[in-house]
Amino acid sequence: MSVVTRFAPSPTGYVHVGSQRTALYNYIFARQQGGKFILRVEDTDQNRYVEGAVENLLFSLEQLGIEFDAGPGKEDDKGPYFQSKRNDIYAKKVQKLMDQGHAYRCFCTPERLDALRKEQMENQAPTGYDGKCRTIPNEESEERAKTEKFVVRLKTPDQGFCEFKDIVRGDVKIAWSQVDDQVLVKSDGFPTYHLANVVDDHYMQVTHVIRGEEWLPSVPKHLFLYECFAWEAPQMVHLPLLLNTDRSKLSKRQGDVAVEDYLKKGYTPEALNNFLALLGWNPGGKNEIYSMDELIETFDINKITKAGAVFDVQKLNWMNGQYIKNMEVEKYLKEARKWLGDVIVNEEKLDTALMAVKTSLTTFKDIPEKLAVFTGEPAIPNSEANEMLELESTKLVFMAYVEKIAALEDLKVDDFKTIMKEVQTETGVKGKNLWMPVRIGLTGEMHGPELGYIVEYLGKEENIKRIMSYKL
RNA sequence: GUCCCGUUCGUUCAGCGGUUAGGACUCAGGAUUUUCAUUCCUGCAACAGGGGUUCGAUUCCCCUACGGGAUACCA
Repeated sequence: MSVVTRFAPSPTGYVHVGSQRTALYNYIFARQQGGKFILRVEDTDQNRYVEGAVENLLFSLEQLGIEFDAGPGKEDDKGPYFQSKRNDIYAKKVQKLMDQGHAYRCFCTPERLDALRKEQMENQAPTGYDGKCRTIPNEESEERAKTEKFVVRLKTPDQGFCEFKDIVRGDVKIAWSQVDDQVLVKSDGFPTYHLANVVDDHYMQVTHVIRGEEWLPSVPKHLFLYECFAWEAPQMVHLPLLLNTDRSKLSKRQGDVAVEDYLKKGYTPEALNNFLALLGWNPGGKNEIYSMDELIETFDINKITKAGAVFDVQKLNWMNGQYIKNMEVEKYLKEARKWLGDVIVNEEKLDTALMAVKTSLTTFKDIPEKLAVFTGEPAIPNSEANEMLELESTKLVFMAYVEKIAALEDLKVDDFKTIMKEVQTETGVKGKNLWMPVRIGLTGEMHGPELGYIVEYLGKEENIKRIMSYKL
């Protein structure tokens, strides 16, 4: 049977980086196995409807290069891919469960449920529904359903254990006594996650359920549903959670968690994917930079880690810098231009300036700051810089430099190198005493991008002007 | 409270009964470079604790501690 995986987020308005990793693993595994990857929107909670959430979801996935084979906008005979549009399917299945005696209507009020839970806690007993409505006769149930609000619950086994195999966790064993009579249909008529998920996964022929560890305790309910329907259950793959620095579940409170936040901060989708993919799995070896294709090639679903992983932005920073440094020039220039902000630069020489800062970027957002040296007036030299300027040799260097530049038609990075060699020969000044005064003379600073770029960017006239201003 | 899951350098990932416990990030030092950055080299740094099993445990089992998750008519 060919592999089918799915990413099934609820549309909350943004894509959590933890979700991104889940999506990524699903995607990578499907591609690797030559299978299918589908996107399903789990929008069964009407209270959580967020305007534009689906568009945002689709957009984020597109930017990340995580392509689905079927899903919203890519419908096929297994759709629709919105759970809110599949209610008739769920209704039929629920009816079947009720007919079989595996599900029942529950008329208990939220107040009673709260009180029950409180009492259970006090008695140090497991919490969960006590099964009060389990025994209501059919006719009575039918009758009350006409006037009263109700939910439909799953009648889970009371005794024994649910044992199953998870590709990440290995053998897992949970006592049925711990498993609640889960609500399957809410009083508004919509299914809960548990029902919709199982039904959809079956009809969409999902073979591997790859999702976050928070779902592990719910697996027995799901497996029981598969059993009731006489369906074959998919493989379970529960991923370790992504953690904050303090090791709690990665949350909004402690920093950015949305994919769009990171993209807005100038991280590349490639770096983000790469970084996240390696949180929970690693092919071993020295290299840690993997393209999507390489991830697909080397990924091993059997080697996913069990422990939660801290989302450490330092490593992301390093990785993102690597991606920018190694980015193809055309692509880099195109992307970098989007990040200029209100920095005013010489449009004609912009590429030169951008190339000059390429190796020094952590994220694209650093661009304006790094570009500062190319824009506006030179900085005022500090005392150390002034000392350099006052050296005897500096005068010689400046004179020779201006002379060479003046004789030139155009000024390119390579010309500059040649010129400096000539200046060195003529003046006998070399090393730091040769280069640093020129740097300071042109920028006022002792640090900055490679001089050649700056020289080319400034152009002949500006070079002369700036150097002359120091020539006494 | 109850149940489930987890625990190797600060972080991340290797290791799958015998290793000087390895790589990457961070940090420190050094080399290269006109400077910063890049690049390269070197270094610091870990098997949570206690019992077993075994000739031998980081690796297998149990207990404890700690951490996390689930306990919703949210997913």
